[in-house]
Amino acid sequence: MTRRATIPAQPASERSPRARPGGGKNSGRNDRKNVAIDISPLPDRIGYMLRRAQLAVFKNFVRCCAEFDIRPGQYAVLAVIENNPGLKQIDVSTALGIKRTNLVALIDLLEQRGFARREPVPADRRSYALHLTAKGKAFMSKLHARVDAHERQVRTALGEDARDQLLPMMQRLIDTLGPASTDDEP
Amino acid sequence: MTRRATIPAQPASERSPRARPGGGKNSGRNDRKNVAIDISPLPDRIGYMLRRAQLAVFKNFVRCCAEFDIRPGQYAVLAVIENNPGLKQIDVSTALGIKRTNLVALIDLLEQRGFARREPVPADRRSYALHLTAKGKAFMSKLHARVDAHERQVRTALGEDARDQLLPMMQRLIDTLGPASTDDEP
DNA sequence: TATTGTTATACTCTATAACTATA
DNA sequence: TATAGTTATAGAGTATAACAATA
Repeated sequence: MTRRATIPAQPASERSPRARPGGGKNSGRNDRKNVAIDISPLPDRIGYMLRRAQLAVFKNFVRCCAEFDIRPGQYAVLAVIENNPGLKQIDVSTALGIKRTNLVALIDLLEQRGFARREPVPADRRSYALHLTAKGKAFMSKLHARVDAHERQVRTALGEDARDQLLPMMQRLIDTLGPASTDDEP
Repeated sequence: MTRRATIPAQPASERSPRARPGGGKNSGRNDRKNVAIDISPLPDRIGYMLRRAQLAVFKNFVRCCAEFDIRPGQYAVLAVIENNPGLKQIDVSTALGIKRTNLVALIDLLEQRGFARREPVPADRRSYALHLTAKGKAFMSKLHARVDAHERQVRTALGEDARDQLLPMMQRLIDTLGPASTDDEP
């Protein structure tokens, strides 16, 4: 089955018009414009569709939070610090699957913007205790509302019944295929 | 509800031991090691879980196709050329949501590896007709088998009933939230 | 004037190696 | 010896602006 009708993940503007059988030898002539491209196996690949969907959702996130100038990853780090005041960078690293080496600049940024701070830990002078500043807490309380709005848009797009099924499915993929490499094991 | 038991997307090694209520003031002391981190809202965010799952699936793809030294994006481009011999770069661009400007180096690479070639189009001397070489076709026939194996692993991880539901859900997200910006519209 | 491919550039995310200071 | 944070660096992926050749 060569897949044309079922229509793949490409701009709606490209898909709307009509599909055109690309069977044997439609090679050379694309003059009439708006040719339907056959991306056959891709719309049946979990990874491909997952990727396209994730990009669409992230784009929606950034658009919704534009006035806060925040990226999904930054929001995740802030949320983890908010829920676990005093935790170490390595904890954030393992919790979110971000390498500790890549977390440094991220925390730097949040510190520069005045949202988080690194506090010395007397018991272990190698590490820092991460906390939100008052400004950071205020920022998050406003941001959460926006992210919730974004989330509602996504869930609306998904449809009622699908919502409760998607998250467990994702969790199964993560658990089974091996979670993100936090650090260690090359 | 603060979410602890439901257990989020983090390395299984971190999750297995036991969850620890992080309610009021568990701030300073993380000495006992292996502390459960509360990433509260994140496992309920579609975008976050989508991202973690997509990374896991892509990682599995790369692992499965290690001997071919191929990335998901490269495979996608090769597949589109294979199914639409003679198409232009701009067609690949719109079909896969890759900016035409970023596609250049990608095609360059596939050409350097001898898998694809750019043929001049007499009718439109601005564009090239993309084709797989004989080597590229042979490569793809072997690669498809490997990607199919990867796909089976992913679908096994997902579980029987979930498989048929996931793809339509992804398609709905892509369609509704706006597809990937191919080019144009800033 | 618009389209196709291209270059240059930049920013984000991810990845590895190696260093430091502590433990 | 191992751990926490850091630096430097490199590679993908994505983004914009501007240009040449052609339509």
